[in-house]
Amino acid sequence: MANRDTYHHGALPQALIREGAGLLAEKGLASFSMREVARRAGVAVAAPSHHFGSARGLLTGIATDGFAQLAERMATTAGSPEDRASAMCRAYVAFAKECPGHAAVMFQLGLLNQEDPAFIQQSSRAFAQLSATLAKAAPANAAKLSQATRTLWSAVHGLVALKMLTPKEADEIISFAVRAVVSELRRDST
Amino acid sequence: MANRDTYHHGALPQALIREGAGLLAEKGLASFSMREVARRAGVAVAAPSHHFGSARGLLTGIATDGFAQLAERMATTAGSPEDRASAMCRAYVAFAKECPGHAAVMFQLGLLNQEDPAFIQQSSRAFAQLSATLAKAAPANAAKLSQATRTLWSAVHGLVALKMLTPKEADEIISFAVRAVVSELRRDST
DNA sequence: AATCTCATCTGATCACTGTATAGATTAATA
DNA sequence: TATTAATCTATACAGTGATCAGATGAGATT
Repeated sequence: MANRDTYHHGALPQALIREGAGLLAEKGLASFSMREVARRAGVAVAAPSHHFGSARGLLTGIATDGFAQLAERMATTAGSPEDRASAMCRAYVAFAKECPGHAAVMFQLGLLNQEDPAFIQQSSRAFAQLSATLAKAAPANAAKLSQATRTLWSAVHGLVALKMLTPKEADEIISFAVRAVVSELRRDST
Repeated sequence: MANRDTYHHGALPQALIREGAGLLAEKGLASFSMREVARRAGVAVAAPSHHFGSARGLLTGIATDGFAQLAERMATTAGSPEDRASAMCRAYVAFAKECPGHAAVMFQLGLLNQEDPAFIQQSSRAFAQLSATLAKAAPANAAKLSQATRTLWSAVHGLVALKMLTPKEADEIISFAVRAVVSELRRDST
């Protein structure tokens, strides 16, 4: 994005998110730097600060963008509720694999502005989708449903974060997790 | 630890791990710095490098120390296998709460030397303990057992990492997760 | 069409960081 | 006691995040 002939970039925030995610995917979180992102976007070192305030702000922007994409991918509508829950979890795993830059920061809550309204909104969407689907798979009271959703969501996140999914087994272990949670939810609610 | 009258510190590696974990607990991962750790330990800025090689090395040291402590806490022997599995998960949660500095880096695989032999050894211990306990709770073949362990381990990790545990509900949701996994494991193996 | 306004971007500066190197100090060993 | 090895210090360097005054130009107002 360094090929720019105008003084104003035109779409710098988006470009910074894109280049930032690329840098994260390439070099990892430890080597992330605002200056390198600015370099890749072809702007001055101070430019990113004007849009995102700080490094923390840019990371939050990348995470927010990631959650928006994740929610899109998780909007599955085909099959039974349980099948859809499985599909959502698989979509989560696929997203983490295909967008490692975004995934590298989306759940690093300690590095983000957790109070950022846009971040809160986007990060809630995917979780809410899964919760709604589980509710259809196994009717239960709000408390139990909340427990089940958190357990499954956490399990999927953990599987990805801890690299505990061999590609070969990925579908199988996700099915196991979904079955375990849905079955327990049904048993609890009867 | 700045009150030192000898040229040699005597136990600098341990002190660096302790001060490093303290810094992480206080200021968080984003504000972690080798120099600040050296300052708190009362040594020159370059001293930590001689023991841990780099910042990554020190973080790996802190993580390794954390896993050693975690394995100790998870060595529960009382009750039925399922109860013990629950106790192990609760121990995990308690550790994360009481030692936030250690917990902040233990699962940040991207920031650690994952090949470090000591790290591999210590980080395997707790997981192996849980696996062995699950095996007693619900006999199953190796593949299914592995899936179940990974699911539960991931779920507990996720619950902690994503701050999805309200203190009030912590025990309840952990019981839910353990029951779900153990029940599914039993069903699978029959 | 000319002017104004203000968001956007630059360039320079500051304190701070991780790491490398050479040398000082002390512990261990023979 | 003399020698070796381990430990720690002091200094230096390049790279970092953040701040600030000022340059630029796109769009609204007149």
